[in-house]
Amino acid sequence: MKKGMTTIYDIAKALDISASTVSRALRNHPDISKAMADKIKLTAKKLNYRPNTIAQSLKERKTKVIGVLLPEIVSHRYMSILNGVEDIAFRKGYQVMVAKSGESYQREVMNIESLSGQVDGILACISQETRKYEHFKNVKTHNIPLVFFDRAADRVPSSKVMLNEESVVYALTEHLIKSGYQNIALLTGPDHLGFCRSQIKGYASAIVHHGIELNQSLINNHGLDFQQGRLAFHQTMKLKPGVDAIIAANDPVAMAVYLEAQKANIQLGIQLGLVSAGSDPTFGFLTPPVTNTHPKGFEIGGRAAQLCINEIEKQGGIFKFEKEMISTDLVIRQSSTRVNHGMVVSSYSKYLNQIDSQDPLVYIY
Amino acid sequence: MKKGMTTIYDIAKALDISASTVSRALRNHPDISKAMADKIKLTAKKLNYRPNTIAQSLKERKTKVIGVLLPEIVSHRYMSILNGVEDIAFRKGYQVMVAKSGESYQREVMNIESLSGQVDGILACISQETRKYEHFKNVKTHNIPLVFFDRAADRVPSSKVMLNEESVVYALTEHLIKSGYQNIALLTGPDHLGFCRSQIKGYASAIVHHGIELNQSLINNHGLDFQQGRLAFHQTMKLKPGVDAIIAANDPVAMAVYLEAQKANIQLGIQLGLVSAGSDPTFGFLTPPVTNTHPKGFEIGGRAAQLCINEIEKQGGIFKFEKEMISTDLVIRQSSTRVNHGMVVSSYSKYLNQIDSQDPLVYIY
DNA sequence: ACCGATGCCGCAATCGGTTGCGGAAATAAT
DNA sequence: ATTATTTCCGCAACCGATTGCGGCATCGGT
Repeated sequence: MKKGMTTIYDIAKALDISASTVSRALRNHPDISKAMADKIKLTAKKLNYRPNTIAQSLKERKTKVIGVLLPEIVSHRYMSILNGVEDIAFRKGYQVMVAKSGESYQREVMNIESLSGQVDGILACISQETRKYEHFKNVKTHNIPLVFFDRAADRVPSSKVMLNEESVVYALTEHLIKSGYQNIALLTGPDHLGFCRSQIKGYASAIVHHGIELNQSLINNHGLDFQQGRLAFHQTMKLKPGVDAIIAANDPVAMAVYLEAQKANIQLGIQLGLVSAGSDPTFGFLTPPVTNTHPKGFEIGGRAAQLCINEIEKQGGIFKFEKEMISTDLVIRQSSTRVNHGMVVSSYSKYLNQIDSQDPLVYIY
Repeated sequence: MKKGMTTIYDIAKALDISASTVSRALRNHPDISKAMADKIKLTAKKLNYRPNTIAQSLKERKTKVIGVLLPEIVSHRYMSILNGVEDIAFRKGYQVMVAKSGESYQREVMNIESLSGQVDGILACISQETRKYEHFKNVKTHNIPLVFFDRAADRVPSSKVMLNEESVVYALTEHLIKSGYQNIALLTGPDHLGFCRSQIKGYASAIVHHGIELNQSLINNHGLDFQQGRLAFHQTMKLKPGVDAIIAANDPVAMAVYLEAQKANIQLGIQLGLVSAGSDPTFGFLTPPVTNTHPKGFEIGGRAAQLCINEIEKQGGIFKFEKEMISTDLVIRQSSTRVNHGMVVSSYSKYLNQIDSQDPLVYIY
């Protein structure tokens, strides 16, 4: 992008031909004789020529870049997703531009606006704060493909790739019930986020299906991050002393509960069951190990990228939006079983052997 | 980037003026009267106009994008760095493009080449495999600012931001010695990576300074990832049965040692000391908690981005490359102290309280 | 030798926005 | 009323690459 870069005009001048011929030769256009093409390619190498991607983008009206908007970067879930996006993008010849909202509506709007000026498509996960969707509708207005992942704006028509949070929380709740827990609280996020509503739905139906009375006050939708998780935990424990198990909407909230429980000398598993709808594998290394789910971030990111690229490269006609639900399985650990923690070591190593034979790189994902 | 977007020409046509006037009005050029400027801005809003970033980039010869090449994405260290990069970039009005090499030389070359066509500057961390640096020299030849972080190509003249690995490993070694360990092995990466040589230097000087005989065979440079760490661990334990402590070059290697030790029923801390030159805070939640260092990824990324932007925006004249060494402190935990693990809980909660008062968001970083 | 076919290559417009320069109109100065 | 200033805006070139169209030359056919 700096001055002094050699252009096709420089090559043309050196060979005393026209720039059109150079352009065609470099793209192997059949109109150019092999002799001429070879000569051109040779001097292109000699002059260390690199095509100007920007000029191509302007002419072709596409950048071969997809943008990704993340709520946070340092988070196992979003790293995995980004990794999946990068994987598919690289294979399809796209670059990836990242931006983070930091769960801030304002930054989300700014990022979406600047991204939409320089990418062919956008993958987005909306922030907790977001309640207006004009910026996303604008993206659609400009005919830029938009795919939501993880958290979607229901009102914006577009493709979506998300975890089936309802079935995840249903399974978690059922698992807790079968493990003998009775007063199960759910710590999730605000109602305006669709996946939080799904979690509540899954929780409620599992409770009802197992003949337990649904107690709305056991549902706390204080928020989804670490700090909010701490508040939600204390709030719940104070208001509802009978609670014997907690379902956390994601790993940061679960981690908050884990740490606060440690500080309060509450024995997880025995005194208080804890499960997370998240999937950070390091939860298997806590004491006691904490139940969560198999990581699907890589798949989610990959599918979202694929859907986006499909939409970008669609031939004429209308593109049919797809809502893809990714399902996952529980990884049941000590924190949700009422066994003595003295068993930790043995079952722990059993777990290690198990993951070892399946996927020796489990620590990485 | 799609057809049908409104351009300054559309605005000009609607108002029956020239595109130049529109352009100037939107950039608040003093030549345009306020009345005209207001009228233009109004219709710009009305027509939902967005300036075409690509066209601007072509004209201005700059994209306002910086590229980041990472060896891996799913890694606490690299995501912290990326987070720091994003932070500075956002403040300075730059977008961030990410690419990963996956520790593959070939992918590194491909990514560097495509990045250099569409960014104003590049931040790079070279892969383990890389031994040739032509692709980086090419970047410099094209006058694109290049800043290395974490792992640098020493032979390429450019700014660098890295941890002072020598002092980190010196401190780790000294800490182990003072804790009573005698046969300390170092598990690091290949010699052609500068920071591995630094680690060896730090290790060796600490050993020598404390009057211990330096045993070259205790230095294993098998590699830096999880799998290679496992091999290195077993190799070392087999060849050197007397080893009573291990220094891992980074967190993946340390995690490999941790897990293999668990499987082998080796009590970390008591039977085998373990420290990591990495900084993943979740190491504090292992059993026993594993000693590593304070995270500096955010600072590293931020400084690298700042140096890169400085170089991009430098006025004429020569830019002076800076080699910035970031230092960090140890976070000493149970894995490197010969105390009974029964103490884990108390000191653990002490640790929690400590980090709690300092930085309640420690889990996030 | 003449006409048509084919092979090879250049002219010029285009993508959207920016900016030096010049010019017209309006205002001020003499 | 004439000239000097100022204010405000348009013409056209430019950034680098792509491509429809047309032209020249060579070759083959009759």
